[in-house]
Amino acid sequence: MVTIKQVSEKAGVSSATVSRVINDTGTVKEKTRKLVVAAMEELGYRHNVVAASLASNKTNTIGYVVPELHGSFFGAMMGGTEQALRAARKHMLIATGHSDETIEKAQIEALLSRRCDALILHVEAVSDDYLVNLVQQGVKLVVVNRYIAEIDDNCISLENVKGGYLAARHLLDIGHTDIAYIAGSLFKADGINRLTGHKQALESAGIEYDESLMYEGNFQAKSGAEGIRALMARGKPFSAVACANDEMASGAMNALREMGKRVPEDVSVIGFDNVDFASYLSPGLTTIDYPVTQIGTMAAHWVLDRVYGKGSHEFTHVVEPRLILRGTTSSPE
Amino acid sequence: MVTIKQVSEKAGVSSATVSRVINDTGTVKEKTRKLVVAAMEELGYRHNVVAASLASNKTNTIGYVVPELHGSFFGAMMGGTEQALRAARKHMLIATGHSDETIEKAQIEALLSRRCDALILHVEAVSDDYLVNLVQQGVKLVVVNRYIAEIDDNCISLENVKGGYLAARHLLDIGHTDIAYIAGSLFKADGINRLTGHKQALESAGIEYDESLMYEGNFQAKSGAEGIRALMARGKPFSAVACANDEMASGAMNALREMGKRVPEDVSVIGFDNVDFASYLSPGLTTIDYPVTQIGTMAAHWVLDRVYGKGSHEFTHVVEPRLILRGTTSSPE
DNA sequence: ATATTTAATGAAAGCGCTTACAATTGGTCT
DNA sequence: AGACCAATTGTAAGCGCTTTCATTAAATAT
Repeated sequence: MVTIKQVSEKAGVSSATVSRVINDTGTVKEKTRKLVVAAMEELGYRHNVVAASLASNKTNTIGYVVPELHGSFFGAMMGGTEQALRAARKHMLIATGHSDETIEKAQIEALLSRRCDALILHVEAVSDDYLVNLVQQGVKLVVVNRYIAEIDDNCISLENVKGGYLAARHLLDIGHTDIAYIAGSLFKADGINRLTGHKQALESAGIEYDESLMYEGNFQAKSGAEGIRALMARGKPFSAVACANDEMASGAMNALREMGKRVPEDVSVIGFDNVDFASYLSPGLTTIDYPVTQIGTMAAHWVLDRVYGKGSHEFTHVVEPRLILRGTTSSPE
Repeated sequence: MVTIKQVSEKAGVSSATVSRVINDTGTVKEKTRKLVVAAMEELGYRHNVVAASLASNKTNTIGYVVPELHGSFFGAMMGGTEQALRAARKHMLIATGHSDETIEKAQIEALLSRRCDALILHVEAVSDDYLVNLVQQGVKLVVVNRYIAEIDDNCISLENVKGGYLAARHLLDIGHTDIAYIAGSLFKADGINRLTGHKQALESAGIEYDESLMYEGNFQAKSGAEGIRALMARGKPFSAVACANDEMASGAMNALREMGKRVPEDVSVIGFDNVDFASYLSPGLTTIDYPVTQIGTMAAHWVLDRVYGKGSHEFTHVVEPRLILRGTTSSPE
């Protein structure tokens, strides 16, 4: 491996100068800069970032923890981050936490051992205290899709409550009054908050929330189908169903069809997230947009600003959900 | 930051010994090991992997280049890799190439600068020669979803031709003879190979391939819909359409419905890839499974075996497509 | 008990870079 | 010409670890 030393000798300068031209720091006369560049090319020099990181105590690397890699959600989020970071020549070290406390902690620890300059965390199992503590220790991190009051500046999240509200509001607006709800896992903040928004919309319309029209799913397509079957079995009629995510909405649509119901003529369906396949369904799924790519971008901006002090990027801590009208909702007949 | 030196002093041993207990190398008496561990905990020691990498000339990091992060394809692939690597305590540095030669090269170069022990590359724009050259320079890399004869041992790919064959074969088997084809971009190997398989199946069934029943799309849902419209406009009748991927199949299904055709009663549709939403469509999309997670896993195994020499993992260079029967195909009426 | 192995440790030389700080160079100003 | 400054460049001390080699302690053999 050719080193900076060899380059410096070939160029007839000191290694400090070579370092200066590589990093574009300090001052270097144009003439010697060319000399160095020529030497580097001739020798086929490749900068050793590991050594540079050790010496400068900076890795230009951001650690990223997400629950899983599969599915389209995290890819979209990381894509937003990557795009923004690439321009600043930062890289991403990615790890998965599998929603397991032990794994999440181990991954965070591993990322810290690798001296990531900052962390972006989508973690679900570690406690708020644990994260607060990290911040207090001086770890630079941004928590996405989660809000923790003590470190609110480090959080970027969606107003899930508002999203739940918007979905129900839409159904109410077009005339529905008997609205079922298929919730996500209620031990997760997202699950609770979306349901809360749903309830608020009902309340504001003067409609009493009916527990027997609610089914707790687990965010998977299958539980959406099960939800429909359970809801129907209860005998309580409904002309619309709001689901806590698109996967469940998709499952619900299929179950409804299997039971001979048309969507949206007999039952309107609305999802949540606006995942990429929502528009591929037929009819296209009406849903709430979760601007996940934007969240990824915001996370990158936070890091760029706070950790690297690179000017000021557009930034917001709270991202807004909005209604995406497609074909699965219509006024009741 | 507490260093190995401080730990060694507190434990009353040399730093070499501390390094030994951290890495579990060499021999160290159980008693002193405990002493060291205690000192590490007391001081809150965190291993500095950057320094370790510099000294050992090994980063335990695998560089990963994919075209994009969004969508469900690459996430699934990286997920397979991550799972296998995590067990071996390796990490992934991820970069996107955006199917652009300049970017792809820059990313590979950046990953090499960071001294990744190996690279996993899903690159589309750089030439075969470029990759062959890297291998000859001694760069440890595995190319996924692409086959290059000169470095076939470094490649993991799917038999796209066979997949195309299987899809058409299925349609033929259930009685179709007028089969349209919506191809992917034909400047991409995947696009060509899948179409080739399609033609082979027709030929083996004694049916002549008809250019007017073929439409070249671009792998996006929209082009599937456009394909259907174009095909119908040509006036040549067909009772089934094979698509080069699921997105286009989804677009095709929607277009067919808009034109009043039922799937599969009037027209059968088959996709390719078996992306996760294929099963969410209604009816579920019959397709060809592209075992993308498995490819990711194989890539990890290759690296673990060849680069880290960690025992022998299950491995294969060529991964098999297979038919997934769901609801969008049926015999012609 | 002594010689011979083997296990356990320590000393110290890097790994390839960054970055104060010092030294030099070349102008500019009187 | 001599002083003064800013622009360039070089010197050298680390960054925190790994690893070879030498040394010492413990175990086994004679």
